[in-house]
Amino acid sequence: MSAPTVYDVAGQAGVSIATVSRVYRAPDSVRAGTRERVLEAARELGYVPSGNARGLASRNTRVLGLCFPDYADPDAEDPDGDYGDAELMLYSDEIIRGMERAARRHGYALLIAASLSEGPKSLVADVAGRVDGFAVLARTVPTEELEVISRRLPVVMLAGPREDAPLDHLDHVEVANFDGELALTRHLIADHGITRLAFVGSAEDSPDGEARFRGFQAAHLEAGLPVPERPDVRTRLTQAEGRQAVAELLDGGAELPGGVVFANDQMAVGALSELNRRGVRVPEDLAVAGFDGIPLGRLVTPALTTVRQPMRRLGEEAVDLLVSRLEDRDREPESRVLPVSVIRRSSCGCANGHDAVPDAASVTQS
Amino acid sequence: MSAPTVYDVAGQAGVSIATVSRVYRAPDSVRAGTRERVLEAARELGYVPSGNARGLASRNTRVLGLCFPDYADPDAEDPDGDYGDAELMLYSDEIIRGMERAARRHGYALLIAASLSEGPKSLVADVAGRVDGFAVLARTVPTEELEVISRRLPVVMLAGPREDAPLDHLDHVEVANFDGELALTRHLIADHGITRLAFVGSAEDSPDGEARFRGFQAAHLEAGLPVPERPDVRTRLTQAEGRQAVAELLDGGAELPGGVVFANDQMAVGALSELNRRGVRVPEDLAVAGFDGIPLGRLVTPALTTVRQPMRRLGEEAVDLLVSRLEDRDREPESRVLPVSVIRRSSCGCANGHDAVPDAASVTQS
DNA sequence: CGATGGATTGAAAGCGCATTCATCGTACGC
DNA sequence: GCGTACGATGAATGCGCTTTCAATCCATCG
Repeated sequence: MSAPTVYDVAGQAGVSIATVSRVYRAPDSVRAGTRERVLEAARELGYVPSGNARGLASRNTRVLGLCFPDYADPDAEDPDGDYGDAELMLYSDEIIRGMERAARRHGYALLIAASLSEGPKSLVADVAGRVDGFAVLARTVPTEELEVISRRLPVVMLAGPREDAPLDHLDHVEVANFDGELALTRHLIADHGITRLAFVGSAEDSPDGEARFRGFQAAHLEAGLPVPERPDVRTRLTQAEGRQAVAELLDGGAELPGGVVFANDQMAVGALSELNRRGVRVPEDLAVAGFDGIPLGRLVTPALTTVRQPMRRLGEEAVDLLVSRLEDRDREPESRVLPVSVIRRSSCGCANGHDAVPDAASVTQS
Repeated sequence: MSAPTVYDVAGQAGVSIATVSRVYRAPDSVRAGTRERVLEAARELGYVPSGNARGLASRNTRVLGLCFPDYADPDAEDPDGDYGDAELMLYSDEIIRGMERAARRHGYALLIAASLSEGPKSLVADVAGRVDGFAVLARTVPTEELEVISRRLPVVMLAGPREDAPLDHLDHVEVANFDGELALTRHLIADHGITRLAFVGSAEDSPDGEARFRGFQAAHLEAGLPVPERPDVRTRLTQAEGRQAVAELLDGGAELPGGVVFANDQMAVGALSELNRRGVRVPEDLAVAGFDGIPLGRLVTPALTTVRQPMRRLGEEAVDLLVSRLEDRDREPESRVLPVSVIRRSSCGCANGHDAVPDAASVTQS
């Protein structure tokens, strides 16, 4: 009745369970004839090795995990509404994809779990118990929990600043937010001669957003321009908010800047549509730039100048780090910063899309 | 050295391992004082229950799986290229998201595995051994393998026609491709008075594409128009191919149709850009419609009329089916067809976006 | 005051497979 | 021909946890 086990197969094939196991784990160590008999029996019985038993016996699961924050939207098939959290979703989707692929290459499967902030609890512990190692999107899991778990299991932190104090032994991957925004802003200032730029940022607790803003500041510093102390607007990273942010800027009465740099593409896209509605010409009246490099940015009019971050690679690097730590538990914690590239399209005043200027910013520090 | 186990915790807390286990499985059956002691010990030791051991002992993993085809693109961060397989990726992403959420609601984690067609082999067996049940995107896994595995484990087939013969005991979820395309085409014919329509379809072995084409045919039949025998063009479901498909249609010399129905949105979007380039006005000179309801469709100009299919719900339904079968292994196999809705936007000639006409097509047949 | 029964806790038996060690052949070498 | 060595296979043990089943404990009841 229940699923067939090694014992059943062994019986049917007239061998011991050790041999059955060997047929799957080390086929070459079993004589061809015997092997065939076992495989045939397995086929006949519909035998599928139990991952649990195997994992228990060999004390490793061959599964890697990923914990990411749940996207807000509770259920709603979202009729035709504003894809509010599309950005976030897209982001984790890409990481999932990157991890899945890299994991498979290394012979691992991928277990994913979105942790809803208010969740029952210890969802991490749940995945932690089932995998050989896992990645966590920054700010998804409470520090204390991670602290405990990471003592027993490789964990890599994704996107977000490198952790300090209790978690500084974790491997870590992020993209060059600072360098990217610096390069982008430098381009706007140096190549387009825009000296008054506004910055629309995210909440202060978004490490990515803050790093980007610092890059924005640095470009001003470098150019000898007055350094803005804080983003002109802080808001959520959605299209709707981007739309509203420009509205605020324009209605604010203050002098119109020469360009607006948004902390991400979603906002920038929203802003473009609002600007279009108001008859503000981009880039003539106002240059616009985003950050992320989402596909949509190429399709809007004018095409969006932005900084592309390799989200999928983020996932791949995470897997690399996990695998390498699985091989050597004691190596020094490593922090990787992935390079980003400025994509010059029309929204900043560049002719017509399509010249990506790779901006070397790959750093490996220990 | 190695990770702490129940024994360690039990020792530290001065209780038996049975009690430790109970603290996690049935907290109420342990006196509060004892429970605290155990929890404290666990915390101190950094104890995380082994999913494998637990699964083995309780013979269930509390994990659900999903097998989907790998998206072509091997590595390439795809500089700024044509997101060729974006459609497919988007598709599986949505399903993953839907399943993840539903699974979590039911207390399951989700294991995902993209099977590369040429892969080493039996990737399914691999996931099958680790989960309590799983979903398979149509045409991802060889029939024989599924046949064997599905004898031992709940499997639901996603998107694609219902399987026959050896696999007809599987649960199955798909969307109303036929009904959706029928409704859409009916709209073009009846409401916009377009009598000559072209259809750009996919390869013949795409069950979805074929079903859509049959819906397209049915609308002609219903309207008393000549029924096209085959799609005017068959090609891959990408933007680039869509672009080329219209080019073919226009350059073909034949009389220009009043409208073109594409088997999916990606192609339609590509076509729109090509038409725009050629100065063909949409919808005045040529109406255009897609299928899928991808977000991008709302953003192109003119906004794309299409049929929205609830991809995320596909994943949710799959989980429902799996869970319910886990509860009752013997219930009749069920086939669910999810309703789709025609989204009328500008590309077909409808005023301006935003009226979704839900098209009842939900059917549950056994 | 002893009996009775529910609440707790412990002892022990697996769950299905990997793996070490011992055993059994058999091809070779002398 | 017989000892030797290596390849193939079997027996047995344990991975870490769940789950009866039985043993205790203690409060309540007669």
